[in-house]
Amino acid sequence: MSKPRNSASERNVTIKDVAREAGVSAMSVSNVLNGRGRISEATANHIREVVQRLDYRPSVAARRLRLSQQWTIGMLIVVEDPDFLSDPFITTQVTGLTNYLTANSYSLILRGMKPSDFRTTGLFQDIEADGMVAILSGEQEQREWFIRELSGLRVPLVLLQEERLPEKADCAIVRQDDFSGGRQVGQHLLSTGARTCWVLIPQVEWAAMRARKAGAASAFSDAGAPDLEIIRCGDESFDVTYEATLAALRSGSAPDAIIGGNDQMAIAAMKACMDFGLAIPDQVQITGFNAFEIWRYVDPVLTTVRSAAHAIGERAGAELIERLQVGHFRKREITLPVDFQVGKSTLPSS
Amino acid sequence: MSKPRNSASERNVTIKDVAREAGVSAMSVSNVLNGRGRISEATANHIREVVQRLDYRPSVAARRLRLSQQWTIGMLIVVEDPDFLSDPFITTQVTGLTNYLTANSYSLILRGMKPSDFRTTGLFQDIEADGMVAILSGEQEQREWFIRELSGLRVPLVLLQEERLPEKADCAIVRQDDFSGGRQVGQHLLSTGARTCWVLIPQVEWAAMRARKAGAASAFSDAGAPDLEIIRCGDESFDVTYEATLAALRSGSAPDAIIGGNDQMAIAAMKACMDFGLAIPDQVQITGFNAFEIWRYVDPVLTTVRSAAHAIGERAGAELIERLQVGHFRKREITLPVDFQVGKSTLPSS
DNA sequence: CTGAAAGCGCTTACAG
DNA sequence: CTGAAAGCGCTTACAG
Repeated sequence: MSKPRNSASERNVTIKDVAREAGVSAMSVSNVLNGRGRISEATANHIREVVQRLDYRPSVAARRLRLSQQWTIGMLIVVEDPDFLSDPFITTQVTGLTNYLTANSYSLILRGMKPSDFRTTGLFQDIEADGMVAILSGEQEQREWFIRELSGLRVPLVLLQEERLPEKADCAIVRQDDFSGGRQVGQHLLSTGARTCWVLIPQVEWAAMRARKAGAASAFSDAGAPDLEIIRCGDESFDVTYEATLAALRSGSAPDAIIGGNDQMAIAAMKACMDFGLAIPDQVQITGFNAFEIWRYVDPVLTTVRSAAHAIGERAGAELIERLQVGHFRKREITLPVDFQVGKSTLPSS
Repeated sequence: MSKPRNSASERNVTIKDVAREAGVSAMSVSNVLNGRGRISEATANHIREVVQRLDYRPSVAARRLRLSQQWTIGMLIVVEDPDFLSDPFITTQVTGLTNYLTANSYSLILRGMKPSDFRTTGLFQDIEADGMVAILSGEQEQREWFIRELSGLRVPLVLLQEERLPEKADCAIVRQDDFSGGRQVGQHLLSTGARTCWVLIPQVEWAAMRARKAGAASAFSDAGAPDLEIIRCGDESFDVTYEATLAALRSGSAPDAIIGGNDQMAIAAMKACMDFGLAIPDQVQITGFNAFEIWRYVDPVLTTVRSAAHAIGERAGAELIERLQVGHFRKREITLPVDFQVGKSTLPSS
């Protein structure tokens, strides 16, 4: 037999060592540790004492193999930026999920990839999680590839902020009501007297961005106001958005309002307007989306929509664990509410 | 025997199934999959074909148990905020680590805790990682408790941004040169003519904050300038820092410059100054620390220090994996350089 | 209340 | 070049 290439120099103490030392069988130790089976209080105490004395730590690997359960959820984040946790919307979802899982004795395995990594074969060969949660982005084709690969793992899958439920049966979506958020933004701007309005959207559309835009557009359309004008930004980074806004300002007349696809884009646009000599909110009103810390680092404080990111992560964890216990997803599409917040970057409602 | 309570309805296909189907033994399959042993090309191809056809996925749990290696690194983040990924300095370190691990076929298990969770027993009972990386915060006593608990896992440990190497032998530190960064900030401010200067530091000091302050102080002391005045902020949040700065401005005369413990604190201070009617940088100069995205959302753009957060995470992963291979840490303390960046929130050097 | 046996799915020597 | 055996460290029935 092989010598285990364990990192520790001494062999680890196993359940058998404890059993031998305590003068009982291994399963008595197991029973005591897991609170299963009937064990006399005296024996149990003795075993516990030996466990402490030997500083016995159960091997999760063995337990997992035996029970064919991993108590582990995998989280995949697919974004273009190699610094895949730079967006607070994403990190907040991750935190929500991790906190929920930890509280329920599950571990989280974290992994980041780029949309352009799609078609890289054998990316998810091994099964090491009982379920997966994924935040996808990129083109439809790429997202579908990732969903197919994830399905190949044959574990339940929860998609975050995804628009359409895929064919795959063992899958659920948790998202927030971006449409309603966008609609409230639109209604608010209309109430301040705004008529002409730009929407800043990154080139590669997220479903969320599309929903926000659609919500705002529906408000404008209902009010008989002019159509929203879409300003495409190469991506959602500060620099790119700033330049796109400036270019748009130079090539035409400034709108009454600019709706940023998220806070970051709104802030870039705000800076572009200011640098162009326009006063916020008197000449141009600006709104963001998400309401993370940065939204108030700017002056004037941004009118924005408080997102449900933490709740999305928590809920994904809850649904996944329930699915693992019950055998099927109770609900396959879950939409969480958002909360519109008025700041100083828009005029008061008249 | 027990029926495995596998989530999938059908039993998973194992290496034995592949072997049977291919008419070979299990170890031939294993050899082909792991590129070990001598196998005729014909047999190998046949086996690969069967693997594909049956869509065989190796069980990591079995592999881990057999090899007593997990190919997994645990990452523990101890911060007061339950949203433990809200600080970009932390997320960037996490991304750096994750990216490095993924590229080297390791998984990352992520977990967040509060410093006040210390003394909660049995927090790290199980061993599920080959090594640990930790970002600690809180009082010395609490940090020591966490280090002790982590040591109990008997796996190598890398501490990020920690000041002092603990007793524990199998442990290394990766940090950045905050002292030098602080010193450069101090020298720059002196070169602009600043004399009186505040430093904003949160109540619970991080080692990094202390080092930054010490660096700046050394520059001032070398130049024979007045001592830096410490402004204690309850924590490093925007609101608290804003209020602390405002209170300090109200109760005395404004300084020539304010050194923020990080960008966020600097921005809060900047806003407090502006709201107090002070012009930046003409009346008060302001500097931050870290140079993450937010640093340029503000107007004027912040003078700050570009931190090595991503490199810290990567390096932690590299040192840990090497430690796992070699059997000991090659270097127990690693300090990465930082990069001073002049913005518009300070005056030009004279 | 307690224990001997079997087996989760792999891989490492060791024989052929 | 290929295979039968042993064992990683647990836990679940099943007997006593």
